[in-house]
Amino acid sequence: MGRRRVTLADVAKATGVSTTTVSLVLAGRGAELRISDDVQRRVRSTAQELGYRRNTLSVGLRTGHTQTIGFVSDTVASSLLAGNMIKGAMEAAHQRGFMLFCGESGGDPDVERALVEAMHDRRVDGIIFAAMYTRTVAVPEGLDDGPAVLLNALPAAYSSVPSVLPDEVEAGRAAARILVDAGHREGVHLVGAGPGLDDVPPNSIAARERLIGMRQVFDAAGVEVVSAHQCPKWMPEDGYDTTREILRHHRPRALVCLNDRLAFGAYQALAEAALSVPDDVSVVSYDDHPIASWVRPRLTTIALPHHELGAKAVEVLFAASERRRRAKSAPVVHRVPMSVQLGASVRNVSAPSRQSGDRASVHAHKTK
Amino acid sequence: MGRRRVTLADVAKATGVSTTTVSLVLAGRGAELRISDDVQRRVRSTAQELGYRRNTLSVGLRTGHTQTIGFVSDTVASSLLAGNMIKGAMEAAHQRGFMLFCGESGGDPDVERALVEAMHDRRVDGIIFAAMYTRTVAVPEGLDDGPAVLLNALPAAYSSVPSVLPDEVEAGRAAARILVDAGHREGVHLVGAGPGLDDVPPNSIAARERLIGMRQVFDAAGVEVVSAHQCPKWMPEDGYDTTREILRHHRPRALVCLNDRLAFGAYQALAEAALSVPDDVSVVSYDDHPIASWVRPRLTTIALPHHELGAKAVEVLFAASERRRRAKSAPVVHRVPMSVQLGASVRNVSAPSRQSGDRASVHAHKTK
DNA sequence: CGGCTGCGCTAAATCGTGTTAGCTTCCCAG
DNA sequence: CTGGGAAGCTAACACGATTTAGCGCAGCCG
Repeated sequence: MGRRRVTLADVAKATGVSTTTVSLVLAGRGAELRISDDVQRRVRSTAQELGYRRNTLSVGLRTGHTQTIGFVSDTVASSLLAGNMIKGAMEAAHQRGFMLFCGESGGDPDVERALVEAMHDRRVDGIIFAAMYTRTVAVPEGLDDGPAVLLNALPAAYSSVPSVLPDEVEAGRAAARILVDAGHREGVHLVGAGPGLDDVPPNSIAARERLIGMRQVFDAAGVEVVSAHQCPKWMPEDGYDTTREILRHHRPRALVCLNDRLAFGAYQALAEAALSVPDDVSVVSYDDHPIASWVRPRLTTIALPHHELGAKAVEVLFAASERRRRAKSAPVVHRVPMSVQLGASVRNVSAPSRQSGDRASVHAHKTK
Repeated sequence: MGRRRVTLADVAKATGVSTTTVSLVLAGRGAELRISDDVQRRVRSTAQELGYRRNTLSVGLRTGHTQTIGFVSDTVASSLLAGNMIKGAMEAAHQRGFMLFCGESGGDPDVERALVEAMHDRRVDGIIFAAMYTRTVAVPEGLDDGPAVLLNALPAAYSSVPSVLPDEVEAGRAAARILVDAGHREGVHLVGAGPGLDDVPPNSIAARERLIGMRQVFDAAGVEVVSAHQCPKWMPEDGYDTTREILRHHRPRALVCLNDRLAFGAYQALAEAALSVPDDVSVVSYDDHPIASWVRPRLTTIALPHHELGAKAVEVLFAASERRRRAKSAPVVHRVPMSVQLGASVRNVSAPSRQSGDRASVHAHKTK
């Protein structure tokens, strides 16, 4: 029940020493300041016995360190990305005895500022400012009053705040390489962005960099992308509509969808058109959203390293706190590699032996 | 940059009054304690001018209130439920100037205890202990050292901690009513739980209560459920396998899937069997997972009120803090209603006019 | 002229911890 | 016998707010 908590003074009195001594012993500075082994033992044992726990508020007030990190995101709900990034951050933080303050701005700059202020009021040791899809963000005023990191985002204007991002260019290369390695040279279409590097959703870094990476590999392999289609929203419906549009004019051999939800929509349209994945059309996409493993056949997708991103952000934050004591250094961009998740949605068209996902069933269309 | 924050003393000195006065004025107790209007004005204006913000740590140390709530969940990553509950809680908390500490236990009782302790160390004003799927939980030791609420969970043993849960029984009735109202009397199958009330995933409250609700309505309408199938995991693959199993022996007219992911798997199996939703088979499910609106036709589903659950938990927590000052009252279970999300996956088989989802396309199977 | 009352404000204690400066006691060398 | 140093601990202040008790002053009354 609401029993009063045990304080340092309680432990001191019970042990028969001063609070100073208890404080020193429990901070591990006993030896350094010549507290006898006997007293140290007694202090520790009574502290344990009384169930003493230090009051973090008090420590924070005195030392300025609260063992706490603020995590401000734009939206947590709409995407699993958020959950996993937070989880990664929480685990990394928890490992060092830190806790996370979580706040969601909904993308509203006023709320962003308010959250950053509220966190500074609580004297967090640093703030992670996260975007739920990789994009440029306006750094809120006051963010750099303390150590800070942008997660999954780059600053829109110049800023001294470091960033942690997925390595999207390399991901682009990886996706293209999968198709090229599987022998695909013709009938490749892009769903979600392109053909130009600016034909991407607003502020989207992911789309642009993926396009860059893909172009590198496709150009080198002599692959010409037949058509590319920008979609503003990257939802299944957009993938569905776009794929139907493609099918109206072409007979595609491979689709690169800029995320898994688009790919899901593409699956639906292909099924309606009685085209089989991967026998008729190979599909590659990005993100490794849960849906990627739910569809049949499973998608081959380049995974967003949600968890690692969150953990890396915490790591960078700690490094920044260290560095802060010395000089202010230039902003840094940290890239976290994205890994290939192999599904059965790509068919090797060069190999003689048929190598599609073995029992993979397909969707087909029954006309009204 | 790291400029020293403005303190109460700074404001006091700049105004030419004592810190007491400033504190009283800013706490709104100026009138009550007879501070002249003139001084009040001056205090407020210099505070504003200097950009004074109170140090929450200090206030917390002095008053015992930190304007902070702890949110401990078992898993945040695997389900969107989590994100939305947290979001609901965050918004409700933010409205009253509170922030949320977030922690994830991964279901490990040791971690749970550690998190609860860490939050009490930071002197949170209350703790929300949340489960990501509705179930019974062991209340961690120390949770009731302060105000606390179980979210989406009931205590396994007796506990004085109140609970906030979705109204699953009513949801069960709603799902059954949808089919009954649409004229379905025969060929109804359950995917995910049943036939007995104990044929449910371990500790699952949702499954059991949904079964209860459905049984009430089906019994009253004289509907006999043809078959019911417990699935341990409620993932798409389980829905797929179960539906194939059903199709081996029956020709179903309606499926009730105990969540949307199961329903998604069912869609896949039905498509393979060249059965159309809803023309051949109606499908109803639970949760309103994003997938429900991505499939074609959209699922009719009973929505989990994630957001409201989170908000309600905060509300109950505040009420508990109030009540705590008086007597300890009996534990309470709060139920939050679940709403019907209409899709196009149910066909009215009684009405003369055909009333299926108009342009809804269907999945069919192309045999190898 | 002294005492009482009400007004407007402040001194000082307090919350729980960290930290600096210094106090006592003992030992030993000079 | 005395001075110096080390060992082992503690007193006291600081962190930034809240809160209780009460101070000085003016005015009024008897």
